[in-house]
This record gives sequence, C-alpha cells and structure tokens, in this order.
Amino acid sequence: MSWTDERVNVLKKLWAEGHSASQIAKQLGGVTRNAVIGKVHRLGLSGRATPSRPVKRPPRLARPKPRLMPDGTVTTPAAAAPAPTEHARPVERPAMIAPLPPLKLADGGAATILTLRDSMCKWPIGDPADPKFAFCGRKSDCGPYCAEHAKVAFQPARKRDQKKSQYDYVRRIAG
DNA sequence: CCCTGATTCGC
DNA sequence: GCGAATCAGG
Repeated sequence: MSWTDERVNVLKKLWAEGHSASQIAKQLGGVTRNAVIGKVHRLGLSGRATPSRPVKRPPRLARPKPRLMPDGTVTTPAAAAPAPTEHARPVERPAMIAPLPPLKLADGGAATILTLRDSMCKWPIGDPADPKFAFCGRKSDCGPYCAEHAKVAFQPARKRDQKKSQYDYVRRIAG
C-alpha cells in the first residue's frame, strides 16, 4: 500500500480526532502502526493533545544490533554488551532471614548473579554488598522462588487492625 | 503482558 | 519518503 492523497487525508482526520496510531493503521489497512507514526512525523503533525508525554528523553544511542542483510550476511556494528538478561534484583532484603542456606552448586559455590539461571530460586541470601552474597538457587517451578521461599515471599498481607490481631498474633507464635 | 508515541536508519 | 526495529514509558 502507498500513501495516496486519500489515505493521507484519512490519516490526518483520524489523527486529529485523537485515534491512536494502531487504530488508524487498523482502519486504513495494509499498514502497521509504525508506518502510521512514521507518516505522522513526516507530515509534521506529531504533537496533539497528548495526555501522557511530559517526559523528555535524552537522545537515543545508536542501535547496536546485528542486522541480517538480504544476501545473508550479518553485520554487527559493535560488540554489544553481553547483558545476560539478569532480571534478578533483590529489591528489598527480607527482614527475616531465610531458614534455607544457599544451594550448593556443582562447583561447590552458591548461586550468584552470574550463575543464577532462569528456573532457579531468586531468593537473596546475605548482604548484597557482601562478596559472599548469593541466591537460594533451588528449583523455582512456577515463580521466582522455590516452594519454601515462595511461602515467605507471597504471604498474604497482614491485617492492620492491631487491636484485634494482637491476641491472634500471640496465639500464632505460641503455636 | 498489553498498550502508547518517538526515534533511528537501512532501504 | 518509507517503515521495521527499538526505545521509553503508561
């Protein structure tokens, strides 16, 4: 599809009416929302009553991604950082120490940020500033934690009504 | 995860 | 000029 005058007019109209780029692309057909956005920018009507855009982004860096050329060659602009997708972040260290020690790995050490695999318990153990800081490392089946740590991590929120819950608390810790 | 617009850059 | 890929958010 190409941007005929007719299609451009429809684009202008819908954009002025506040439709999103994906909605416009869907209605026009034959184009993606990226195409619509690109055209909108080229037409110079990017801004409008944007409810959420008070953010100024610093200039984007070049795109360091290998590109597959039509002839099959792969061009890699620069050696991109490994970035092993480690989305394991302690966020907040639990106040109560976990009863479970870190799982010993095959090499004798414990799971660290470098050796933590996807399906390993990401419960932090120790002080993140400590060189010996590690993760539980046990098998985490359907969540970020192993079965034991999941119980601790996903405890239901306590009732905040202290007056009434005090008695319950005593009973709880007493058995 | 879904979505939004913004930007870059090979084509 | 075009738009996929990517980014930065909601």
